[in-house]
Amino acid sequence: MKYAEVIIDITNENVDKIFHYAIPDNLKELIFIGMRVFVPFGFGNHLREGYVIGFTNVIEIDESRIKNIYSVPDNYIIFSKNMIEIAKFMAEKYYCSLSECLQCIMPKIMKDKGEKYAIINYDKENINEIINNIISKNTQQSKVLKFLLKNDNVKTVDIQKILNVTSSPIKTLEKNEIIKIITKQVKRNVVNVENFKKTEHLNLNESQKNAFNFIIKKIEEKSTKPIVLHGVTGSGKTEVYLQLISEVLKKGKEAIMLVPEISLTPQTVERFISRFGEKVSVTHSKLSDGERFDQWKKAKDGEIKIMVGARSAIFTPFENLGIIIIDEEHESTYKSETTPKYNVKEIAEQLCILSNATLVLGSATPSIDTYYKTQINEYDLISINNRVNENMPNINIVDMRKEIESGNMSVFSRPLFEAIKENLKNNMQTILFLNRRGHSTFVSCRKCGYVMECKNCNVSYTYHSKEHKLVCHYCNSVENVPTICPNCNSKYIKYFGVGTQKIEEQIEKYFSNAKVLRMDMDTTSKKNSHQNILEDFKNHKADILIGTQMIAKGLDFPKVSLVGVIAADITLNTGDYKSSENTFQLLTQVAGRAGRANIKGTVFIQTYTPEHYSIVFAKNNDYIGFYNKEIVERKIMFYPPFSNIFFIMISGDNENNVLNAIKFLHNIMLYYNQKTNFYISDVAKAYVYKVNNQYRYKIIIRAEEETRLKNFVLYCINILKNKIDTTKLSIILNLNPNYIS
DNA sequence: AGCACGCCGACT
DNA sequence: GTCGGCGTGCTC
Repeated sequence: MKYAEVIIDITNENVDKIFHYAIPDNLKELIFIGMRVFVPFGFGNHLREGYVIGFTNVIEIDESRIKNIYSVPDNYIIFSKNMIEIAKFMAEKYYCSLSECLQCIMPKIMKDKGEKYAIINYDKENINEIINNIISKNTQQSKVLKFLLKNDNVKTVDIQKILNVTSSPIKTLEKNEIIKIITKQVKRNVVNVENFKKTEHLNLNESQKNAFNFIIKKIEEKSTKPIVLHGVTGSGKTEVYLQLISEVLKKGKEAIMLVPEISLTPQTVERFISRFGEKVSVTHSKLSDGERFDQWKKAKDGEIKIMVGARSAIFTPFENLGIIIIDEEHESTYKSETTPKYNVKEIAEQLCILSNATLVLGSATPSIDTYYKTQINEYDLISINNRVNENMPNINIVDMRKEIESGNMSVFSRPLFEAIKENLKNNMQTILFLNRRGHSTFVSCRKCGYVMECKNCNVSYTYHSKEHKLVCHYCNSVENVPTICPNCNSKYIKYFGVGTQKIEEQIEKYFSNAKVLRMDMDTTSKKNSHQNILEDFKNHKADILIGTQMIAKGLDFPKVSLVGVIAADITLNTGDYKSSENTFQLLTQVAGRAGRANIKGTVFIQTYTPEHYSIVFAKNNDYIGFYNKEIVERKIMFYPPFSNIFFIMISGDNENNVLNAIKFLHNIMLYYNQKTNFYISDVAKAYVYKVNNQYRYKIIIRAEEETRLKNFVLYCINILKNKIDTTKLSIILNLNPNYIS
């Protein structure tokens, strides 16, 4: 073959295509599909990085325009043929460039090009002279210089965004040596991997054995269907995974084990390392890029056989993959919310087809979409219905309306309060769950009703008592708590709504002898703090653990006999079509933290809507009942799995421009929809319609057929881009997003 | 992304 | 007219 097909490492839709390069004789033996190359590109023939995704003899352009590949930097292949296929699959399915997908697949350290910063090349006294004399007064360049005088340490891309200029004035300033452009490498941190002692297989009980045999049989039959392992909380799914992987290894194949990032606790990691020792590698967010690369290379060189990790571990370069297991498959973190906005379950399914591997999706509460596929025979299903300790927790619903009627205004209902007291007396541990951090959800004036709101975002400030500050949970801006109302000058400032800090305060007030730990985004920002809190709780250094989402899943504390859900309604009232599903999953998962060893677990769910089916089915531990009810709702409302949802959001700093653009797009869509009959929503404000001074509007489209829907949307957006200037707007497209509110 | 080209306003 | 800033379009 005469020419290499090269994807250039530039993220821009204009260069999102194959470029052909001739292969000089001295590189012929060194170059393979999937390798990196350096190639001359553009007028200046500057060397750019590129990726060889194929070879060909046929080109459509004149041969005189073809340039030679300059060099081959690595002596190994980065993208296997399967991974190139996966990249193409992603680019097509999630409508992004092939280079973005390839960069997503390869180890981060290889794509880290650093970030560019602009600094002024003169001392500050002279710079005003330059602005006044050398550069005429109101040019873009003077705008940039004046900005740089006030702000240093700003990325060039951010300067462009903030000042609304192109790269042109910055380039000219650099050319004339008035400013310097420097590149800063993103810093890396290093964490040590601990040593663990070796463990052997545990004996599987009947139900576990049954599930294990079912899956092994499917593997031996070379079944191509994904298998759903539906096992109640505490049913011992992890041990089944471990033994499945062990079987796959015996056949000389490799395994990928995906878990939610939050589950990558020492608890889980320990189980894998102690069972498989050197053969396993674990990636988590605390590893440095260099360490990740080492793990990647070990997998490539066959030194490890198992990769345990979050979403991105799917891209581990195994040559002979046998099984992919996705634990807690209902978790929203398996869908990426940054470009490429991929759903790792879809990629895993594709990768299994390409490599003849088996996909296992495990959960106590499978997502409605996944379970539906077992019902229409697209997936196989095997269930484990009993706990290892044969002991499901006893779940009670507490009607908070009745508590208020009888004069109890506290955040704790009387039954939960009594249970906490009793549990403390018995020296057992308690988990209190509230899906909201901070102290109070809003701060308001009692006289005029004014609510303290973030100046950059359309949300009320959350009061944080530890710091005694108002914090915006969207842009993280912080402000002092006013002592008088900014609107009417009254001094009756009150705090409303309950967060985890308030619960902590109340516990300290009523149970002063109890030792309390709080785990939420505010207490886990420091390195290892997450791990330390869980470790301390496990070692019974505290009696009560208060926390958000992050304490709901996968944790295994034998001495926890009581779980309290402070407000089940929070996830129920999000206005999203998945809110019932999310509530059911969360309640089931959090309840599953109680009574995992040989003690009876008790759960109290506090709610203002005790009759809601997601709460009632969670109480009865009835997944099938919930599924049967929810699937009917989805069908009636034409939501997934019966439709695909396309989420379109346009944002920008000028609200009028945003509105004009999205209304224009909406009209284009309505016009062309006369033929297609998709469900197109009205233009609406996003749930939080102003974030960081960016105004955000959305359109939601639903249709049965994904490809037709996608083509329709891309077609309409193309028309929009041809009709009006969208360069200052950001258009975000998301297929089947986690949230549509 | 980064270079050349060509448009357009400011000033000899 | 000419110079230079700045947006636009193309790159195997």
